[in-house]
Amino acid sequence: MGKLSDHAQDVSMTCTKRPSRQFFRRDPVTLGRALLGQKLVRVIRGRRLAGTIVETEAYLGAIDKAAHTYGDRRTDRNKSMWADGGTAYVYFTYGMHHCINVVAKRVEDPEAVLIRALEPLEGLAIMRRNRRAAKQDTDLCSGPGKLCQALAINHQFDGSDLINGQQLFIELFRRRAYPARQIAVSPRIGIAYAGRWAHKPLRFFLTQNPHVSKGS
DNA sequence: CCCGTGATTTAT
DNA sequence: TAAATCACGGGG
Repeated sequence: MGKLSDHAQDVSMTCTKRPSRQFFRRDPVTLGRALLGQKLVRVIRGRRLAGTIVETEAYLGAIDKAAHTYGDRRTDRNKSMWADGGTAYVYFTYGMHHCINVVAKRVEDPEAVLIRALEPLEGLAIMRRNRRAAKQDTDLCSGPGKLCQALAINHQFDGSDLINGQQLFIELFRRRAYPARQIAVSPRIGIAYAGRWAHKPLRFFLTQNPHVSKGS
């Protein structure tokens, strides 16, 4: 009998169901907390690559200076942010990295949650092959660009549905959200340009989880 | 600390 | 059309 996962002290707490649309149609702060402990799953040639979400950030739409949707700027890159809750917004940045967001709220409400880190659970051998630079398993998915490289997530998934997707989707792994006392909160990473928005407590992560990014 | 790398955005 | 920027990661 192996050691029990940090995310599931008890198997009766776990499940493998697709979330409902309503799960995603919440504000990005609530969704950012609710996504912690849930699974992001990528299927490649019948093999599952998956990890539990351990770090997220909320982006608050047109008013949020750190968001790509600040000032309601709607462009070809960010248009999936206006889709329904549960849609993926995948973008390419710094000439080499992809990042994935989970759209929150409803159609025409451009709010989202950035997935910043996973604890790898399934398909680690393939993740290690996808992430040659990783020296240890805590380097596989401990950052938004790293996890997209590990799971081979790219622009083809921009605008895709994370509820009914076949190659990329979210599975409810925890039946209940983590209690607030197990979630640490901090300012978001990499948005120093955003004035007062740079200081807001919109980053959420599992306390003491070694797979969280080293950003802070 | 610095730099790669290229799409996107902003300035001229 | 040109320049600057970037929700990052890797290597000193």
